[in-house]
Amino acid sequence: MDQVDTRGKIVAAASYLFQTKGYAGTGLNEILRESGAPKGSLYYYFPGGKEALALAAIEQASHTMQAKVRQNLALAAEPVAAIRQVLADMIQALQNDGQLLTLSLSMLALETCHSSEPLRQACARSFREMAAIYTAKLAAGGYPPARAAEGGQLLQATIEGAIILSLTQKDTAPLQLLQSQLPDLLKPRNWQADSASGPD
Amino acid sequence: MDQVDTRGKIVAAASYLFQTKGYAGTGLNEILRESGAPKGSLYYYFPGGKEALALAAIEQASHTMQAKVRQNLALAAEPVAAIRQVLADMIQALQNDGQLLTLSLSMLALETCHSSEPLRQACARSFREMAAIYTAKLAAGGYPPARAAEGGQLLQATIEGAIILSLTQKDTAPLQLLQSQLPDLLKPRNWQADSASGPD
DNA sequence: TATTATCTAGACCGGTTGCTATAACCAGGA
DNA sequence: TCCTGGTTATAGCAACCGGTCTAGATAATA
Repeated sequence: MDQVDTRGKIVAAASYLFQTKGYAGTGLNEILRESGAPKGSLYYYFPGGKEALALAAIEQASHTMQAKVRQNLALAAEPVAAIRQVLADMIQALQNDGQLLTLSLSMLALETCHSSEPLRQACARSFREMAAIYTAKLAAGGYPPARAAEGGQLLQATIEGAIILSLTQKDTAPLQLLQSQLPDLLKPRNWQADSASGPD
Repeated sequence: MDQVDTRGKIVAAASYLFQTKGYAGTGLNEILRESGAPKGSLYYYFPGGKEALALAAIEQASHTMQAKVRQNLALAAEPVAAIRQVLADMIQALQNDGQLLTLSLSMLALETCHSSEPLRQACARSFREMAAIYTAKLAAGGYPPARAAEGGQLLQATIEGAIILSLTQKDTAPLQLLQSQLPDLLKPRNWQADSASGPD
């Protein structure tokens, strides 16, 4: 096998499988079959074993996801319109069999948050970086810094939740609902009393 | 072992372990150790095996979570205040080692949405029922029916996402941010143009 | 007491898991 | 050509996986 590619192929296969089948649900032999790499190479490149491989996979998945989100955000200058592009891409991914899971690290994060500190931290970092991309887009759209930061994080949470619901329900409705609710979600804070407002 | 309890003990152990360690990450032998039940009983009560047990576990987890959310929602009549109680309970759970995962089925849902149709459907049903509880609370607080339905679903998504981020980051900040953003999230729709608003 | 249904208990099975160990292969450089 | 380091290849390991099977225990009933 081409040496330039072996490590990369292993990481690519791991990235895909960990995202779509989970950490515990993916065996190393399956990664090897998917990548075509020999078992010796896996431990040669990742002496730390499965966990070390997962760290590399999280890194790669993060970069891929972040590049995709940046690309979609660049399709419009106005934040709401741009984030709608991101969501439209996710809706498309749900309709392409099984691809939506490649846009999230939630499963891996949930599986490992109590069982592997290095993996928990890697996922946390990935989430922070993604939230920062949303934050930057809001800031570039004129949101005040503090509001942009809050919006970025709230977006992160809501998008991850909508992905889970869409996958579970096998329905784009949660992502579509989020698209329609974006203006409220991102509306700047301009209320004074926040507990007794209820509906107007 | 007391026959009245055996099945229940197996389901309780399964419910806890599936929620905290995931479906693939939990072995049947571990459930047996946790419950004290003999292996023969597991297959006696669940001839369908692991998947059948998981269906019962999802049912039980759902009921437990729904009861808890209803209890918390009942602490205040006004929806925002009530939902803040729910979130406060979650924040408390995060601070009690490992308990927050018992308030979510997201991990199990993600793991099984492509690999088991019965389990996907059971999780989907659980999510729908939970969203309906939120919806009912909003409606009882005076939200128009359509708005209450949207709010319930958006809440569902955002809460699940905030749970994941809080667990991954080992920090209550995402749940706390959601608490503070609730009025905006649930604000009724009163805008006309939704794409060029940006910040005021 | 015998029968029957329910439930318990645990040995066993083939397969998979992550990892170890070791030898062989291969390309590049002296 | 020989040497060396990087890489490949594969056998083997203990443990675990979900599930099967069978006998025994128990309680209720005729």
